[in-house]
Amino acid sequence: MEIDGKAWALLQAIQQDGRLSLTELAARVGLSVPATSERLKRLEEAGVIRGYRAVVDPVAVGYGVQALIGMTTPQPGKQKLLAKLREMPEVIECVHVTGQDSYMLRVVTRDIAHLEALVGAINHFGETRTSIVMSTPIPLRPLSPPVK
Amino acid sequence: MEIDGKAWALLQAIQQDGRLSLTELAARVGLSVPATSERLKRLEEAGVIRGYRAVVDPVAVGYGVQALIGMTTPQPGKQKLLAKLREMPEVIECVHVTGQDSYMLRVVTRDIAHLEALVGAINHFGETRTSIVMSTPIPLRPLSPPVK
DNA sequence: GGTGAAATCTACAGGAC
DNA sequence: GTCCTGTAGATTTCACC
Repeated sequence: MEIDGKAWALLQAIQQDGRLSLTELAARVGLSVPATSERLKRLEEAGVIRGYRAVVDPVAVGYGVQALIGMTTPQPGKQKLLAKLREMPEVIECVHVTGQDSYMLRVVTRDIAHLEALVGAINHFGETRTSIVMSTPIPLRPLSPPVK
Repeated sequence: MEIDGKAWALLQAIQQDGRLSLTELAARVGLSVPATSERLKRLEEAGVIRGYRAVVDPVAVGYGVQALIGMTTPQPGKQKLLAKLREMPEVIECVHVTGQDSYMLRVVTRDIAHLEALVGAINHFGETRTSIVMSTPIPLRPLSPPVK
């Protein structure tokens, strides 16, 4: 799919505020409401927009500790590990990466004791390296048009 | 703020689909539309909901390579580094963590050459350890109620 | 891609529990 | 304080050009 200037204007606006009305979006993009609606639907159907989500503050809902956990896992245990991780709601993301770690996990826990228990529940699958998140100088940002 | 069962139902629904109408949300939560609207506004004003965003597929918009970069930086250079990172749209997240790395960055680049250039632009601020994301077995999930 | 009317949704009253 | 019913106003969704 070709993403022109209007499409990028739409994407930037909707990434910043996912609940903007079509009327607002149309005004920002410089198109009529139906044209904006059409473009948005196309972007969704093409998979450019994967979905919409509310961003919830973990601390406000009782998750006082956030951590990144790098794991080195032998090949045979990987499927079992992933199955286990999928069952754990505290594991909010898992990516498979090159380098020393096989996986990098992002987890949320109520407190340090909870984090310790969580690490204890997965560290027989391989080595774990746990880093506690102290602050987030740059919180997840919208994607911008590549300079090309 | 106390988050009861209804609030969690609301949060789960709105995390999964941030564009659900109040009418839909009300049906799922089991409240009237105005009650749902009230609760949603409270959650936003209390900072429990930090915002709403469309999730865009990086590959679909020309960012073929995603990577995690751990950085070890001497204290005096940290502010300069952060200022630099904030100017780089490819750096879509930066967290300050405990452990060997000072910061963990998430970056998106068009290709490997672009990634190489990006690392070259920041590695005089300290050591970098770059891991390329190969796949995402668990993409960022909604937060669930802590089991308590 | 634009225009206009019908269907739907949101916001805001007022009142019950 | 939290919720529900009514309604007026705004928004979305179609038709069609």
